[in-house]
Amino acid sequence: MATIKDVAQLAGVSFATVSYVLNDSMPVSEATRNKVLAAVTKLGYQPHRQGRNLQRQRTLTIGVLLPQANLLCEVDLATWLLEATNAATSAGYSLLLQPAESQARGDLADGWISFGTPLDPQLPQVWALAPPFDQPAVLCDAAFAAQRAVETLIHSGMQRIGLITLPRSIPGSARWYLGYRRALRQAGLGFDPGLVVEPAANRFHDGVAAYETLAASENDYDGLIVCGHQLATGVVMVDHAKVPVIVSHSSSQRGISGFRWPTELWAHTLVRKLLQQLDGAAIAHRTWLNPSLVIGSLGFKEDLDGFNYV
Amino acid sequence: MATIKDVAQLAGVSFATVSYVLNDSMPVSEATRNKVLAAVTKLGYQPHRQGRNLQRQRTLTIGVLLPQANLLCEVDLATWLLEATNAATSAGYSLLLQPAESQARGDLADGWISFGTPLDPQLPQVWALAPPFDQPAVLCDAAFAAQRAVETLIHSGMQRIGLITLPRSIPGSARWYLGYRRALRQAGLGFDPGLVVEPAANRFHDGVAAYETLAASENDYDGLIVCGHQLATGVVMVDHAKVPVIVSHSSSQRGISGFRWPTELWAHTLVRKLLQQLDGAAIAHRTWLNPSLVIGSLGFKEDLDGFNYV
DNA sequence: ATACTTTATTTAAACGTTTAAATAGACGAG
DNA sequence: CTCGTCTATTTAAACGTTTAAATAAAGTAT
Repeated sequence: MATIKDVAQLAGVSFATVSYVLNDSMPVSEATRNKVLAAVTKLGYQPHRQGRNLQRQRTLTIGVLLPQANLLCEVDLATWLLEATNAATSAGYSLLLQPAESQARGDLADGWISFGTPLDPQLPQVWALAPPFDQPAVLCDAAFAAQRAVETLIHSGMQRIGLITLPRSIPGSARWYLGYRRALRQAGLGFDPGLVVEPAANRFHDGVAAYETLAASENDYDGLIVCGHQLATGVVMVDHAKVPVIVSHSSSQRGISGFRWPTELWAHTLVRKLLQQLDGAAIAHRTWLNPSLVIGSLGFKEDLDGFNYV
Repeated sequence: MATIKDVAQLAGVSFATVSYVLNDSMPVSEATRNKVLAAVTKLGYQPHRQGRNLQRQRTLTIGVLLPQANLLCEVDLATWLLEATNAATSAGYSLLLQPAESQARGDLADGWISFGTPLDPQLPQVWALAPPFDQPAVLCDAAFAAQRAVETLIHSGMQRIGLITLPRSIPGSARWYLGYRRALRQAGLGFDPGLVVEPAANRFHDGVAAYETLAASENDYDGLIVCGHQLATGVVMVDHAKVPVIVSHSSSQRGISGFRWPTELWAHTLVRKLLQQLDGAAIAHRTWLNPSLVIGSLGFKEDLDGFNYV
């Protein structure tokens, strides 16, 4: 691999000059700049990160704290990581994966990001190395989605709204419940615990079972919210859209209303915010990204205007 | 952050001695060794990776080539990455994510891994930086699963076996088809294209549609193989187990036979193999990991012995 | 006791880069 | 023609390690 000295030798200048050209940290004459750049391209030179870091204190690396339990229940972690990698790469950075519980040196990376929605009280304990709260937090909250879903149903004339939640074993699941209750409270509607069902797990047939539990109870409902890909698939299968249904993911079933989660934007925003912070910019501590509700064609009255059909 | 010089000063020795103690690369007297170790623990010293690397040519980092299209169709990429991270961390390494298409310096990491099953002819083009073929490949092949599924059904007396494949847009999907045909050929059974259905996508209702296409055709079948989580869920829902069914993932539905994919073992094995190779060991170029077939309670005759019930 | 071997420790160079300080060169002003 | 100023370039130190070579200390054989 070509070093900066090779470039300097080929260009016939000292290697400090090469450094100045590449970082333009000092004025360099047009002639030598061209000589250097020619040598750089000829040798295919790329600076050696470890060497650079020794002096500059920049690893050009962003650390990702990876908890053993996946804290992302609404979006796909793999997609999130891929997009974060893309965002970092286009800024010249790389992503470094580290278990959240490990005791790695903090200066292994220039900054650390993490994901999930660190709003549930029991979540912080997951982070051992560095609490994500010190970092720029970009949040995408299911409570917002739940609230929006309830408000939409109310706006459409519903009064008794059922909720099939995520099982509480899933981190962050409580956000749905919180948003649901908050929306009811703000709308002045009472809370009926009989309208809320918590399935055993987030699987297809748990959704079916939860739905049947709700249907079999004496509690009448005129609208329904279902959390979780698998659960929603099961519910939608047996429900036949007798009442308006809003599910957590818009792709779950054609025609059903659901949310689109901004996975890519989330990852990109978080990486960008961190890089801005590293450059010394004072940034907002918390940025909220909202999932958008995609109104489907099934289960809603025709006159449902004022919403974002997609 | 404490450096090796701080440790040396506190222990009252030269910093070379500290290095010798920590790497035990030279004999050191018991007395000084203790002094040094005491200083190390007192200061909480951890060696600075970038500094070490400059000399040693070891970044203690394993690069992961991340293609834009997820090549893993059978296992969850997020789990795979988490387990690879765990394996690397326990060996003192970190994982560095890099887009497969990027032109990063090869010496950014000590070695590179990638995943997927690079056996489909159209796959290699995805890898720009370094073809995974130079690295220790740990493969977990869907063709094996398909073959095993067909063999199991044949062994159980079936003759005309249906296949609902993954849509060809999914990388690696062809492996199922290949295994299916190979098994038929080896068993001396003819291939009937009417028994194979390719859905439009890997979604719940595509599974239902594919099943109905197969059922509506004049082609009789006495066993069925279904690929893909979502597809299988849909198929199993409408099928009611009239014939023995084997799906790609054992967790899809209770009682249905399916495969358990060794995600964790896969990631750990790949990382371990790479580390062994870095240590100079000559290792097998390709290691095969096989998914295990979990025979369910539905759809098989009672006398199905000789198989691994789980 | 002297010379030689062995063992423990230190000195110093090296890795690839950045950057402060020194130097050389060109230009104007006196 | 000399001095000072400005600009372009080089020299050298520094970053945190490893490791080859040098040195010191101790032990063994003569």
